[in-house]
Amino acid sequence: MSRPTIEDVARIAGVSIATVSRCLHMPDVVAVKTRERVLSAVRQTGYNLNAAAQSLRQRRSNTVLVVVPDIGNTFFSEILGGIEAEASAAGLTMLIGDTGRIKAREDAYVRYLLNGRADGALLLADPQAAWFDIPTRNAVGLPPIVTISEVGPDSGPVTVSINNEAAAAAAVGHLIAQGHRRIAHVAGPVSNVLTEQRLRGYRRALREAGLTLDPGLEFPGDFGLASGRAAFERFQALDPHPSALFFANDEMAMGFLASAYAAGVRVPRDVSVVGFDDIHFAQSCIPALTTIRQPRAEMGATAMRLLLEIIGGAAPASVQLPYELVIRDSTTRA
Amino acid sequence: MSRPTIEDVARIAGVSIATVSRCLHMPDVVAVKTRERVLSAVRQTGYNLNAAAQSLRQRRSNTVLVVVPDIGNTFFSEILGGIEAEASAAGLTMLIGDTGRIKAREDAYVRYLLNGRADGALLLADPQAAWFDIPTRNAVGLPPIVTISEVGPDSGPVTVSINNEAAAAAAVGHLIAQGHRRIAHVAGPVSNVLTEQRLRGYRRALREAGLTLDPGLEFPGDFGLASGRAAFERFQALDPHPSALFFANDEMAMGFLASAYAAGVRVPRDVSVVGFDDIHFAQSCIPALTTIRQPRAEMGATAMRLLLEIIGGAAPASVQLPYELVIRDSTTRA
DNA sequence: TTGTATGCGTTATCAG
DNA sequence: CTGATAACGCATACAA
Repeated sequence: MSRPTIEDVARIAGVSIATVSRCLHMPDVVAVKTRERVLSAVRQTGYNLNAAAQSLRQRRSNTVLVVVPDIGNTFFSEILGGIEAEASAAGLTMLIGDTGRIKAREDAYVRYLLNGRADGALLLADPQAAWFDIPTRNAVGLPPIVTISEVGPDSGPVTVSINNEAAAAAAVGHLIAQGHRRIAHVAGPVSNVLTEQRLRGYRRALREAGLTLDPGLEFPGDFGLASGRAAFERFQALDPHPSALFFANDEMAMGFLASAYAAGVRVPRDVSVVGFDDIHFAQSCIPALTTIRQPRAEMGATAMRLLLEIIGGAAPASVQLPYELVIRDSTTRA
Repeated sequence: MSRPTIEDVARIAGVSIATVSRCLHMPDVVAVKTRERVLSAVRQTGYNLNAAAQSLRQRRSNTVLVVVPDIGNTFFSEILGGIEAEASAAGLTMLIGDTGRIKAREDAYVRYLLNGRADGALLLADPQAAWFDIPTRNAVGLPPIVTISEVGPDSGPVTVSINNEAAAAAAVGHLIAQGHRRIAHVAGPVSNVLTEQRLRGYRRALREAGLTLDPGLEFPGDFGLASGRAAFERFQALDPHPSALFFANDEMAMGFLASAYAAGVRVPRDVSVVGFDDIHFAQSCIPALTTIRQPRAEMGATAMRLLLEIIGGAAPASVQLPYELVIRDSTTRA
């Protein structure tokens, strides 16, 4: 025995397959008695629509593919929530693909989309060229793509993001306003577009305050806890210490906090710390972390709406949403 | 213009569609010159396989559906990593569905599976009845399911987990060994199977040590940061205070640590804390958290392997993997 | 080595 | 209101 098909149902109900299909999709168009017979046959057989056949026929999958670079990064979950809300409202199923920032895996999802298994894709990472490759996308009618959050010059025509440079400048501006003059920056991974944007904001804020840029105060990082810990070592090695650090994300700031605490360096008494992203745990850091909040749920929802518009034939413009400086306990006057 | 089909390629290459198909799937069976012509036509047209047509024909989707209850919970990411490794090795694409523990969303993924869009499913949460419903699954040949981590009596025939009760007992046993006699437990959400299992382990450890069970030391919780903070309030209200707390997960423990720190209660000087899960941030808590580590990547990999076995026609048994008590700085002698 | 022809399970068109 | 039937795009058994 294999899966029951629409034909099995039709036979048992004593109707044509067309009627069965109608019962499932336009129930009010079929006679009540017929409908009852059909639905009963459906239950009896345990019938389920074959999605492959349906998409083949309808030329769409009612699925949206969401590609994340690292599912372990809690930053993404709220974005996914925003996407889900809009997607399910539109009758689409949201499926998440995790690339782990590995090229082969990203390629697999590119293929997934190209094969028509999704009607469109939302990318939560700076996309590789493959997503927009001329050779693969020269055929028209390919599924549309919207890029969220990690938006750079190669992110395609439609994007949703915040102004990372301005946000970083605001974060550093806050430190400057608190009286800090010697402010370090812990950057993200070199290849990431956000790294560059946030670094630019850091530099701009210093420049605008008339402070000199010191390359020795720009620490490398990779968005991971460990690089926050490493930043603490560099911090300690500097003489005089910076009085504040601006981290390109919260996780690194948390690593720094842990190392600082262990070493008896108190935040914000001895040094002020600002993160970026306002991840879930930022509020429960010790001390609670001052950071930049991105409207993540709204970013996801907006991107999903844009995607639906494109699918519907429109050509919407990219969107930039407002960020917010969230001041907590990790910063104070120098 | 719409997507090119195999027929377009065939026409341009001057061969039949069968040959095109063979070029794509069994390249060595077709003449070199022919193959070159075909592949060139593929490039020229930007042709991509239509997955719907392919799965309709082959009666499988080469996709595995992974259902998580809450993508924001970092606990799951490592499991996903383990799954991905095995899945891609087997030529399957892993797709993640996030239910947010919302019934309607879970149902959507049940349907997804039933519709044949995935060849099998891995559930990272105690599954609702719908996954194993007799009416929907009485038809044979439906895609198999393996449940991971949150395993209870209704988790289906094949599961991968640790012995949560024993692990909880080990965690509490550690506290007892350190000399603690007044140990509180902060439980998970009431409906969760893990809550019950870990609570049982807590009670068993106390009983076996000859300590009396005090219902007043069993605090409610929901796995969230906030309930960890609430636990701190209860802790403070108790006289005498417990000298240690065992939390049903790390996130609640982190909430407690934050509140305790803010209130000037020092861990482990004033109170010892044990979590459960060893999430990413557990190592960077202040202080670093003693907890139970589950072999998450291996759990994922094992589950994926079991699923493949079932798909291959085997009937493997459930697996229980070893856990590990990770002792860090949040516990010390009473 | 290549081509022909059939069917996978639906939906939608068109008659009745 | 219902039924017959033609695609949808591909893989494969069978012929050549």
